[in-house]
Amino acid sequence: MPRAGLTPSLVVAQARELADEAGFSQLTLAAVAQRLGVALPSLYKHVRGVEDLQRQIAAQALRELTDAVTRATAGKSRTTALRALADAYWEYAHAHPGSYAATLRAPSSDDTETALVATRLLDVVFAVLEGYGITGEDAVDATRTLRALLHGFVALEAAGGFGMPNDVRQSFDRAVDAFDLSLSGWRR
Amino acid sequence: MPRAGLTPSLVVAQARELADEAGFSQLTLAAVAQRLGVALPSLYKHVRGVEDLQRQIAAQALRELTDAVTRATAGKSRTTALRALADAYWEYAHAHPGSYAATLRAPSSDDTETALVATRLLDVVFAVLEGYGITGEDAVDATRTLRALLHGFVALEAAGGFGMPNDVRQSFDRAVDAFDLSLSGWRR
DNA sequence: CTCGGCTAGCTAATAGCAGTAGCTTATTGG
DNA sequence: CCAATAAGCTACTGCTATTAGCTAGCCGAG
Repeated sequence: MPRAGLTPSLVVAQARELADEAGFSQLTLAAVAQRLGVALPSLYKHVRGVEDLQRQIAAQALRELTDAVTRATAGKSRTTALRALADAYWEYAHAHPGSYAATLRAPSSDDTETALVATRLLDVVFAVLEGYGITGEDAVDATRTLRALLHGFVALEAAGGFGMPNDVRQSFDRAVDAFDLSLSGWRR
Repeated sequence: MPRAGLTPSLVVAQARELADEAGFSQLTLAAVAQRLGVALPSLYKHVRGVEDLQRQIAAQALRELTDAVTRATAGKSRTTALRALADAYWEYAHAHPGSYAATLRAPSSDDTETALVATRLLDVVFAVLEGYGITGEDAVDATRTLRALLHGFVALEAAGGFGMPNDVRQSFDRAVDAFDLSLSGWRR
């Protein structure tokens, strides 16, 4: 029997493709194994189990999302930066829906690597907010509001929660612009 | 063998309790059956299956949420109404996390009953927005923004996505107030 | 070049889940 | 009081994750 030449990264990569194509809920070791032309238990030589797989997907996705957002906002400030950030977030969530969904599972407390990336993402948002003169506790509130807005739109759209036929992207842009305006008077 | 005296509503009620206590993802026919002191296949005499169960939970929850929001905003307008709406939403999502989560699954197109309730909920939001003089397409955008904000906060908090120890409820209130302010200049 | 160890991938088996088929018996209406 | 209905059961299938233990391909040491 010829070897399949699996590696942990290969397994995770296929799993991500599957999750992005079929949805995070369809991510199953059986399906990944089939994709790789391998028997299901063989995967355990490369990942600890389904939970580990999800964790690794989440870690990769969070890193990519952070990189995308960082790149998008580089050299910009205020409204321009905020729009770029929102756009990058939207773009990533739509290009990699399964990976994005994986991101939401809270990282286990012993995953310092991922916690670090999460901090980096937070720092990008803080940096943008600083351009508005928002810092400290104000920045925490504003960051949460922005995340809720971004995630809310993405999640509700993915769940088919927006019944009306109107263009969701347009609503999203207006929401971001409205948030941008409210940042001007954000400080207590 | 004495009968257990199950009914569809009893099964759904127990399922909801389970979902609210253990989380929507823990909702399993096996667990519901155990709770009712009954063998798993017996449930099929009262519900069509796990999907049907989820659908019924979603329908009930959506109705309750709509009622809560309707009650909360009755006789109020603008800021007062908006705050009451947000508060009722937050309250419901926290009091019934499992049921709330069920709500997000898009209703199947043949479930006119639930679609109707969804419209009722939408109408409540539209009514509040009308108090701000926002109608038509503007109202669609504003409604989506509000829903994204509300759901985003609830979902991210439930997923443990808010790392910082600061009070999430306070951030939520600020977000709602910021949205309230931006509604004043919402019209194009 | 060869042989021995490592390990990738396998088969087999366990356990938990959803769902179906068909039986038994409690309940209830005539 | 009896018969039809249906509640709840056991037994089974099929899918999932996970573990145990085997086999054989590959690679490095000599």
